[in-house]
Amino acid sequence: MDPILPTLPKNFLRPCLLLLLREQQAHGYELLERLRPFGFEGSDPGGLYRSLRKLEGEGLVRSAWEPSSFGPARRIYEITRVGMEELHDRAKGLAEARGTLDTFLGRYEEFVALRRAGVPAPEPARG
Amino acid sequence: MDPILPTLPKNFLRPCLLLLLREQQAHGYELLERLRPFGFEGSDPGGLYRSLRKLEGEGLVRSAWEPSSFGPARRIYEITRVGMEELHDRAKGLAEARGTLDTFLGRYEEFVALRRAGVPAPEPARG
DNA sequence: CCAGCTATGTGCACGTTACCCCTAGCGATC
DNA sequence: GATCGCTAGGGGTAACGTGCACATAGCTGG
Repeated sequence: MDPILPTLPKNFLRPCLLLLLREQQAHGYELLERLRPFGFEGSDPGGLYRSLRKLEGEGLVRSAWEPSSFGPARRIYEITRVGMEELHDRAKGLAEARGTLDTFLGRYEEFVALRRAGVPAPEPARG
Repeated sequence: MDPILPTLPKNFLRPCLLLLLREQQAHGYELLERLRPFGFEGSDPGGLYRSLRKLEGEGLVRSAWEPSSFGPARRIYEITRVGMEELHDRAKGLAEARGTLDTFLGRYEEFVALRRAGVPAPEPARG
């Protein structure tokens, strides 16, 4: 999938899919839309489907064909109990990742504030 | 480098090195220690040095040998102006990433809260 | 001379990622 | 009934990042 502007955690697509499917079952193209708020710029359906099939192979998700009156049939995905447990685990890990990001950004902003307050940087090189 | 418990953004090591070098110039082993608060469990010096040399190749960092009275000589790294600009850019991107994580965790916790309040999940599959 | 420590690096296998392309079903139009 | 265009699902692949083990070099002390 497309890596937004910021650089997100590795494999962030997987927990996002699990969360979205926990909120509401869906088919691929719909997920492509619902992924937007999480930083995925709708492109690369290939990556999405590959990820879904892998999740299914691991038993975190299951799917069934749903006939459609408009256009081709769709494959509807829903989360399994195992998938929910995986989601809980990943959420814990992501909470830790947020903590680390907070540490980084805190120290970064602290330094920017020092510069603004007139404290000189420790001998930057002529780059 | 070692991927902590949480799964951090890709290439997170780079901005961390830039931040640490902006705070204070240092040599490799010292950075290995100072990286701990950012989730890198001191191992894999190889990854660290490789990253430092790449940063130097891109002009974000410069280095010089410093003789030592204890043990072998060390290579002291310092950040360049170009490196500082890179740091600012990466910090913006990481701030966005934190926002995305907040979105994810917010929706996740919201869902957990609903479950606790007795609202049933939308037909989870028998996994 | 050899062991052990600090400090700096290399090699390699593996998984992920990003990017580009392909198939199939259906509806509408000509 | 061809053909076009849309939706939906999927593959191939080269480059990259990561993790782990291993290699080198200098200094210190027994």
